[in-house]
This record gives sequence, C-alpha cells and structure tokens, in this order.
Amino acid sequence: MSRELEKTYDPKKIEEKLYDKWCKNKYFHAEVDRSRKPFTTVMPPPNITGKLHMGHALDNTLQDILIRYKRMEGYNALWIPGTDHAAISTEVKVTNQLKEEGIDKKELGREGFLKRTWQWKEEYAGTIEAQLKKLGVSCDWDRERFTMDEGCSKAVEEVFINLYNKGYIYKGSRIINWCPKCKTSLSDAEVVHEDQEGHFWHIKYPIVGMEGQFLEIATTRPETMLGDTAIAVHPDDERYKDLVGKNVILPLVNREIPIVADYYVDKEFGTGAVKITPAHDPNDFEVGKRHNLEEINIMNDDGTINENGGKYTGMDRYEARKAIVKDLDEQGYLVKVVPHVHAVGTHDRCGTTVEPLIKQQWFVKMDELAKPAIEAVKNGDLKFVPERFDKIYLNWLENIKDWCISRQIWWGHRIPAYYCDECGEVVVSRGMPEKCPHCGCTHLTQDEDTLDTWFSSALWPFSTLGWPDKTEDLDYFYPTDVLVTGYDIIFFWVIRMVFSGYEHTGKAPFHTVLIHGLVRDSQGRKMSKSLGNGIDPLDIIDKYGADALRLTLVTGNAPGNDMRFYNERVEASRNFANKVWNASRFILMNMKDTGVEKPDEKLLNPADKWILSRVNTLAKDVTENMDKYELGIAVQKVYDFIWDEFCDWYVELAKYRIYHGEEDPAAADCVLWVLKTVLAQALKLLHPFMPFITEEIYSALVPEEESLMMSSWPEYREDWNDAESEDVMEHVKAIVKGIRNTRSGMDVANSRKTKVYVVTESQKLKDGIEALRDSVKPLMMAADVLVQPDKAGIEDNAVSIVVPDAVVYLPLEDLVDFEQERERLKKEEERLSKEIRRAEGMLANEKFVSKAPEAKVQEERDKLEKYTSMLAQVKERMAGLGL
RNA sequence: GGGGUCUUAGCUCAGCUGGGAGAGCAUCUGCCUUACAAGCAGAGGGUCACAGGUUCGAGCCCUGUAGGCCCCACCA
Repeated sequence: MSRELEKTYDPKKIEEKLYDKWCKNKYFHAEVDRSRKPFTTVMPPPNITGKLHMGHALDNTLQDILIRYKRMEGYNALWIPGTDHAAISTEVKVTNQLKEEGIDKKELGREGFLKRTWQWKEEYAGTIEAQLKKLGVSCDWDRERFTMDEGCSKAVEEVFINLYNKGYIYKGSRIINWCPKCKTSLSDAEVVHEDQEGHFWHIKYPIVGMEGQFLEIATTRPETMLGDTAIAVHPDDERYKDLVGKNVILPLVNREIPIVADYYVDKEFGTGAVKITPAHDPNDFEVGKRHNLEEINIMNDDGTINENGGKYTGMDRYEARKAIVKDLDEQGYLVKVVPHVHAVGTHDRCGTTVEPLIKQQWFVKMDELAKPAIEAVKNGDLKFVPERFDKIYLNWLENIKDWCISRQIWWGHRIPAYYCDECGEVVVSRGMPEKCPHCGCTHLTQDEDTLDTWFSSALWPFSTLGWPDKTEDLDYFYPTDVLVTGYDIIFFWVIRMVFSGYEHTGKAPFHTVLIHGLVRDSQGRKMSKSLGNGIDPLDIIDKYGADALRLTLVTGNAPGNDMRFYNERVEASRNFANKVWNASRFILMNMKDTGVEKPDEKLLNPADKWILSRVNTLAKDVTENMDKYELGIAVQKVYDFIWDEFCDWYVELAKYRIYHGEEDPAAADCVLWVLKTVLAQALKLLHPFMPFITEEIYSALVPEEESLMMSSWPEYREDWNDAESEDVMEHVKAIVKGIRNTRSGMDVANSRKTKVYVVTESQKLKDGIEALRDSVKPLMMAADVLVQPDKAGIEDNAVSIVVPDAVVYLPLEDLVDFEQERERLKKEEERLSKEIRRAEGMLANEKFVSKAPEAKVQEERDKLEKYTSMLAQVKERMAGLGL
C-alpha cells in the first residue's frame, strides 16, 4: 500500500485542519525553560479599527517565517500576539457608528461610550484573530494581549507616574496641533503635511502716523489676522528699517499693533513683512515670546471663530476666511491674490486640516530620554535591517521635540492626574488619592484627558511580559530579539519603544528591527479605501491558499522596499505549491508501506550522491541567508532547488529504478530512500515559508514523526558533501542538454530514439555515465548509451555534440540535414573561439595575472584549456564534413 | 531646504562582501512522456538611465547630470 495524497492540491482542505492540530497540541505555546535559549518577538498589535489588510499579512508572514525557523532550530520560540486600542481611530469609528444610529456621543456620556467601545473591541479583536489564523501564524494565543487590558494599563500608569516623578512628564501651555473635527490635540507625528493649492493674499496695513502709507504683508490664512498682535520684518531689511518701532492699524479689527524686527523673517519671501499671530502659528508663537506680544486666541475647539472675532464670531474658519477677504477687498486693503502651493498640516486619521492652538497639555520631555536610544544605534546595540533605516531613526531622534501625550477623547488610558477641588493641587498617583496632600481636602477630580495611543504601545515588549512586576517571563524572555514592522511606523512606535525600554527596563527592547515596505496595488499605488484598490488577503487565501499568499509576499523584492501585488504573482506561487504537491504525490505513491530504509552506501549512484550533496549545500546556504534576514533570497534558493534540480533532474533520473523495482528491488529501495530523504530536507527548509502544504506532505511522508513544524532544522553534514558526484552530474546534464538542444534544432521526431555515443577519455565520466546508463536513457532520448574512448564504430554522418570533456554522437543517418549541421557547427566554432579569445586576453594581461587572486587566474586557465579542447573537437568534426 | 531610494529583457522585479547579466509573467517552437498542461523540452529578447573616476576587473564602490518615488523640515 502506498500513502497517497489527494489527486489535486486543495489548500482549503488542509489549512484549517492543520492549524487546529497545531493549536490543539500547543505547538505555539512557550513557557520559561531555563535549559533552552529563548527567541522572542512581539507582534505589532493590529488596530481594532477594522480588518486585516495586505500590510498585516506581510508583517505577520515575515514574523511567522522567523519564529518557525527559530523554533525548528531549537530555540524556545515565543511570539506574543495582541491588538491595539487605537485611541482616536477607534473613537472616530465608534462615533460614526453611533451617528448612523442617530445617537450622539455626548448624550451617551463617557461611561456609556466606553461600554459601547468595549463591545466594538470584542468584535473586532475576534475578527482580527480569526484572520491571522488563516494566514497560519504560529503565535502564542494563550498570551494574547490588548493595550488596554489590566496588565498593560497597570504598566501605563506605572510609567506615567515614574516619568512624572522624574520630571520627564509635565503639564504646560504650549502651541499644539489641534484637530477641529476630532476636537483633540495631536502629536507632531500624527500631523501629515500635504501640499495644497492655496492662495497668497496680499494685504496692506495702514501705518500709524504716516497718512496714506501702508505696510504690505502676504498670508495664506487671512482669517488669522483677527489674532494678529504684530508685524515682523527682518532687522537688516533696508526697506523697512525706519518702520520698526512704529505701529500699524489692523484692518477690520482696528487694533493698533507694533512693527517688530526679528531674524525669523525671510527678506526674500513674500513681501518681507509677516503678520504675527502668536496664538495660531508655531513660529509666530516663538516670535511673540521674544517680543512679549499678546496671544489672542480667536478660535473655538470646533474651528469656528470665537468671541474675539468681532463680527466674524461664530463663523466656521473657512467661512470667516471668505468673509474677511471680501471685506478687505471692499475696504481697499486687499492688494492682490496670488495662487500659491503650500504645505498644510492634516490629521493622519481623519484628514482634517489641523489648527495650531495654545492649550494646556501633558508633555513628555524628550531630550534626555532620546540619548540612550540614539546611542544604541550608534554603538550597534540596536540594528536596523536594512541598515539605511538607521539614518531615518537617528535623524528623527536628534531633532525630537517634546511629545504631546494628552488627548481630549474618551477611549484610552485616562491620565492618572487628580486635581484638588479646593486648592487646585495636582496629584499624580495610582488611583484616586484619599485627600489632597497640600490642603487635606478630600474632594479631588481626575484629569478628563486620555493618553496618546502610542504611549501604551511604547511599552508593548515588556508590558506583555508582565512588567512592572518582576515576572519569570520578563526575566527569561526579555529583552525580545527581533521586531518586524513597516518603515512607516518607525517614528510612531519603534523609537518610543526603544527609549521606553531603556528608561524603564534599562535595556533595548530588542536587538534587531526588521523593516519592510508597503504592499501596493498592481499599478504601484498605495492601497486605500478611497481608491477602492485594496486587495483583501482573505480573498487571496480563499482563492490560492495561505501558502501561496505567503510565498508571494516574501519573494521578488528587496528588504525594506515597497512591492506591487498582483494576481499573476500569486498564481506563480500557487503553481509552485502545486509542483511541490505533485512531486510529493509521485514519491508517496511509489513508496512501500513498510517504509524505506537507508540503503547500503554502495547502492548510491552518482545522481543520488549529487542530489544529497546539493540539498546539503542548500541547507547551509539557506541557513546563512535566514540568519542575515535575507528571507526572499533564502526561499528563492529552496524554490529553485525543488523545481530545477529535484523535480526536473533527480525525479526524472529516479524513474527508471522505480519502474523496474521488480527486477531490482534493492535499487528501488535505494532511490526511494534518497527521494524521501531529500524531499524531507527540502520540506523542512520550505516550511517556515509555506507551513501548511509542507506539514501536510510531511505527515504522509514521515508519519512516524509528530509534526514537521516541531522537527529540527536541517544541518550541514560533511558526509553528504560530494564534489566529485556533482562534477559528474554537471557533465551528464551538459550532455543531456546538448542532445535536447540539438534534436530540437533539427526537427527530429520526438518518438525516434537513437543510440547515443559518448566519446570521452575521462574515466570518471565513463564510470559515472555507465552507472547512470539506464536512468539517463529517457532523458537522452536514447535507445542505448555507449561510452567509449574513441570514435570506433560510429557512423561518419552521425551528428556530433561537443561538450566539456566529451563528444556526443547521435547516429541520425537519413534525418541529418548536412547544411543545417554545418550551420550549427559554425556557430559553435564561433562561440568557442570567442570564449578562447576572452580567456587569452585576460591571461595576456600581466596586471590581471599578477594582481587578481590566484584562484581567479587559475579559473581562466582552466576555461582556456576546456574551450581549446572543445574547439579542436568541433574543428575535427568540421573537417570530417569537408568544411 | 535636508535626507533616503529607484532607473537592469515587452511587464513586474531579484542580483548577498566588485570576478563572465537572472527569475516570474508575456512572446515564439515542439510535446496530453503512467507526479504535475497550474505541466515538460527548446528558443528569442538587455551598450544594467547618462557622463566621468577608482580598480587588473564595475550592474555593484566614488563624483556629477537627468528623470521617478518617499520621508523629514515652521518659509508666512
């Protein structure tokens, strides 16, 4: 009885079944085990705002490849999964959902809203988990975490209090980014600058005491003039030198404001005079500080003009802009309007144009915290793969500004700061303090704000292991090893994890950051909802299987680069899966029920030794690539080996002995052992990339073992290395290719077999071919293969094929077109002559001979010899044909 | 303004420390050969953007030019 696989490869039939088995057997679960070395990674927690997209699929595929590889290598591999509460994003989603139901968030109240959002969380975290499972990720679900679960919340509180007590967290009134739609402050990282087509409005301000004289300024945001408290010019600007110290009248508002001199102004830009609105522009804010200017806030939290806006009060900011421009124009203050492209800050989550406003907020002081994080990359404690991301990381850290961490939303970790109702004392503590330490009052109120979502994810590598408690897990698994994430998230997350790790645990949270790019659509566009060009990984899995998707995501692109995703690529991956399936099916259907025993060494023929040697080298190469995080190169080598060497050559060469098993059972057992052994090795090497199909085949191939994923990674073994057999096989392949090539060029009918004479003086080659004679016959389309030292007995009109160290003759008799044969030989002569000229040229170059490494020089000498002898053969043959 | 990255076969992209240009898809020619037509065997197709430089030797290293993309940055 043979162990058969299903006739066609159907991923759907095996994937779910295998995943269940893995889970049930707790293969993904890791516990502290001091006898083994840990390998730890934490999953970048997907937001609970929606479903998995292609970026998640890529990110998690890479992680799964690494963790499966390390697990097979014998590490105690732990991969912690989880989800992120995604503060603002989730609040926006839930708010919109409520809106659709006709419910206003405010009516619901804080408690009600949070309850609702937790329900949302339960639903979406479940969806994401289910989707990740379809991908085949081998993370430890028993340790699944959520950034707002009890442990993580405890860590957040602890960190806030620590940083506050050390003076790294402070509350201050500064100019911050405000989203008028979400009505919350934002950090700098959450503001994306987009070039927008706008206008440059040139406005003239009457100069006080100089009747009929004006100072012309240019602005892109005319509505902010309501809050102007000065005009600034460059101190060295000759045009305005005499005006500094004088006042102008602010049109429409009729406020008298000073003209000040400040180096911030660029003389060349605009009119060289700038209106200063300290309350609504970060630069103006600084100028205002330097000149003691009044800060007039003219805007409400929703982006409408407040009571300081006179007749414009209550208008939306853009409505006010229109009205103000109109009024300026009517009153003759508008000089001109020039089209102008400028960068506008927008909220990365909702796209709304951000307003800079002065607000009381909580900040993390960054300069000291950044130092160890900078040092870590500079001294190599922390490595980016690819290296170029070092610069991006360092550049951001070296220019870092204080981090605004308070948000005016409900969904998130509430700031553990309490205010005394009596004296206003600020108390930062774990839980509500019993009384005010200042005045003893027992009535305190907690800060209404919540923390930036990245405040909690910054602690992810250690909060998920139990920090701040000194747990066994933390001691054993931390620091983690590798973090895998996209380059788009370095600023938000990686940097904050690194400085948090140093500050709170004294260590870098991981030693390596593996960076990947974005998955784009087939035209190279970002996948987005608005374009509707997103490809759902689940659809791809459904159609082609998870293994095909994974293979596609990891091949054909360099680390850190973006990739284009299109179905033809997945099809190619699926075809490979099918190839693996069918080759395995062939082997399994021929395997004996009794299993296959390791044969006597003497039974192994050169092809057997060759493929063993090749798979051995492959294991070494692939391991090296994996250790360098060259996952795409690694899997490409496995792919090439399986398809080009194993399937196209070895399996073909194996057929004779299989089909003649009754005549020679020992030979059949031998070849089956090699097939099984090599396939098993190849499956192991392929497993981290294509876990399902490899596991399914392996369980049929090696039923005595429990699981492929828990088996050991192939190791290089000296006794399988066989350069001589590789050399013989290279010659054999050259002969087969030569024959195929020649026959195809000559229109020889496929069915017509001929004798094949191999004339060679090489004893090794002779022995090798004779050992393979029966196996190689079908590949050579040969009725018989005869190896001999000279041309004795070969018909004069046989077609000759010159290969290294041998000449092959095909007695095709009447089928030979001599004209065609001459052409072919001429081409061959030309080719070889060219090769010889090249080698001769290099060897004639004294500098090459003296300076190049000896091995390279010898290589050229060998080539010269080889081609010279081949050319002699070709010439002899041509002479024989009367050329 | 600063930084990064890309320009390689018709298309999409590989090419690890410099040593004779590769893959997948597409095209063309034969094949339903008892694992696989999602396949097999063959073929065509590239002055590796351009100009210099370093080197015995450059797709790869250096400089510059042109074009594309990305990130950062307060030019109103």
